[in-house]
Amino acid sequence: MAANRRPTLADVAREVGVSAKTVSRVLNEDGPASARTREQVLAAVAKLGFQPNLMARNIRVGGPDTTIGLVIPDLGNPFFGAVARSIEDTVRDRGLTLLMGSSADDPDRERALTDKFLARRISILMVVPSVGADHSHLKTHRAAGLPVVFLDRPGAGLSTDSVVSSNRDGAHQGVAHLIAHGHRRIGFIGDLPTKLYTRRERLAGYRAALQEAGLPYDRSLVANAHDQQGASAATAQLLGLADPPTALFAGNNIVALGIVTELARSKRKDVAVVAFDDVELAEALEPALTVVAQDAEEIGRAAATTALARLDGDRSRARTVTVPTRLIVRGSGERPAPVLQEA
Amino acid sequence: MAANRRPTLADVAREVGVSAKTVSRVLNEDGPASARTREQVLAAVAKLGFQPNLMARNIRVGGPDTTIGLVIPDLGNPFFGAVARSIEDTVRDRGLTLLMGSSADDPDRERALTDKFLARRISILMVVPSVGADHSHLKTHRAAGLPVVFLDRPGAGLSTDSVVSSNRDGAHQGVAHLIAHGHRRIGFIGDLPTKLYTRRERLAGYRAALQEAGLPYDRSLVANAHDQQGASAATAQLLGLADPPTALFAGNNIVALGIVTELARSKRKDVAVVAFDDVELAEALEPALTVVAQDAEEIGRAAATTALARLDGDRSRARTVTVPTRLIVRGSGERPAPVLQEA
DNA sequence: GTGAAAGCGCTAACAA
DNA sequence: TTGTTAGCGCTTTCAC
Repeated sequence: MAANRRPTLADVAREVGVSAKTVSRVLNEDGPASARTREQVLAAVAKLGFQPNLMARNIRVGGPDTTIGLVIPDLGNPFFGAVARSIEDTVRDRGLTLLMGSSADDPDRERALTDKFLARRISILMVVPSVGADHSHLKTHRAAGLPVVFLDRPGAGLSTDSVVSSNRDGAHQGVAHLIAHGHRRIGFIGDLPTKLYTRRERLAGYRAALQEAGLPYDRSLVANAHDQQGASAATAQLLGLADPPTALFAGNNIVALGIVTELARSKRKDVAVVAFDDVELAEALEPALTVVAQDAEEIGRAAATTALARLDGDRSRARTVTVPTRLIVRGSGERPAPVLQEA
Repeated sequence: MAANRRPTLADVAREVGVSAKTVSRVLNEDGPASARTREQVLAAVAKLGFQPNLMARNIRVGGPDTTIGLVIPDLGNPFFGAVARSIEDTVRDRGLTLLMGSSADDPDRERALTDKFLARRISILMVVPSVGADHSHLKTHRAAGLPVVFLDRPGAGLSTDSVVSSNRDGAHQGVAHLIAHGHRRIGFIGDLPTKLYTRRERLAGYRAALQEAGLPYDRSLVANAHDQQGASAATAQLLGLADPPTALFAGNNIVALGIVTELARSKRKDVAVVAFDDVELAEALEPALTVVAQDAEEIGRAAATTALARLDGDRSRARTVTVPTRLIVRGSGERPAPVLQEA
């Protein structure tokens, strides 16, 4: 009922009749301890339900807290969930746990989160940088030995390790796939804000593929959307053009959901689709959705591995790991383009 | 390069020529401080890049760390991601951040995580309990004032607040939907281990719906699966029976993915499906997938609200919040049952 | 094999 | 308005 004080090392020591240091020794398997003392201590610990205060320990030892601060745009996005899982799997046996928060791609929220994490003396900081966020304030911490890794996008104002997907090549490959199947008017629906690194890179890949095939770049075929509803609307808008696209390229998983949903709603089976980033049930759609899949697991692993190496003293230059994407052909890109109708 | 020591309060104080306490006052907007001192302190803080050590502060203040420890089965499962997001949204303005870890439904991993969290003196503990885990060791902490909330399933060995979905009623409703559309042989594919609370409840709902309709309970129509592949295999197995089901009920989102994928692969359009838990793209399938949707947002919010109330001194009896599920009819349950062929 | 004292970075409680 | 002292729970250092 009442908030009983939690037992401390001293309480355990008093219970046994030894000094605090002795208890500490037993628990940390530091220095020597007679078998008898050890037993008594362990018994008292169990009896009192003592659990050492990690914060107090860290304060004294001076080392960082055994946590990784991880800032992602949205805890509910399965892609970032998969990345987080992979990071956790990689660092588990080093005893690190995840301190997580979502920024909603807002630089202020990102900053608030990182500041909180830093105040908690995390061992590693991993951030999916928000558009417009500046990271020069992290320089001090880097200098103090804190490994910093940017995920999914490079950070601004700070040269540091980052792990990204092969956005440009992946988009290029996806669009080339559509072109190879006869499409000549291909729409691109990408994330807002337009300045977002991944969106930019993927759009660049799209343009490169068009150019390679000698196709014109038509700005009216490029639309923006930030969420699933927006993507559905953008889909309807593009298909309503006088000279509409026969195929659509989705800039990310959320956009893909919007496109596919809208096509299903309007019963448009004649529009080819390739999506960046895999989505659940992609293979159960009709036709199954062809995607440029990101390797979330490898992204997480690469980030964790890099950070751990830094923690172990790796002082080499900052590196950017580019994790390859993989074109998974399932059918939605393969339909022959219908004959173009005139405007 | 070298790991420079991070500046402390004392460093800032020395730089300005005041006492540590004065700096502390300025930063925490505790007691008074002259405008001039305040400015000088703030300037020094900026110059040195000082960030207060939260651990040291907490240790002195004696209060808990401003974190919520959250143990879920899998960081990559979108359902739990959505719950986590909702929790975060609810506690953000209280200044709490999320310490997360996945248990993989393993009691030992769950225990290791909670112990770590407790050692860090978290403010709130939220756990999706693993099958077979005992929670009596949490009694001490509860007595010491730590709010504990079980998510998705009730915990064992400890009566405490929990937030669950209306599993039984939801399943009942979903299966009744199938029955109303003429199905009389309905398969159930549920999670392993069989003892899992949610699986048990949902199976109970399934049986109740059958009984209500005067249909026999046929054990051979109940199959187990723990992952998507397993669910696909179970689907194939059930459909290969001499007297196969004409409809399938999926016990959770992962199972739903497996069922739908397998039906698409084998081009079986004649099998009706209702799934527990919504999945992405459900409405884009053909036919669109009818689901019993859980309200992840409300689950997270209810859990967070309950825990915050406890933190604020609510000492009333432990309560179980049951969050209603919602049947979303999209079409996959509505196909008329084909005439049963003989074995 | 064990203990006493000092101190990690910070703040509560009291001065001045 | 500011400083001093003590102490949070733990570990380091050094003594016994």
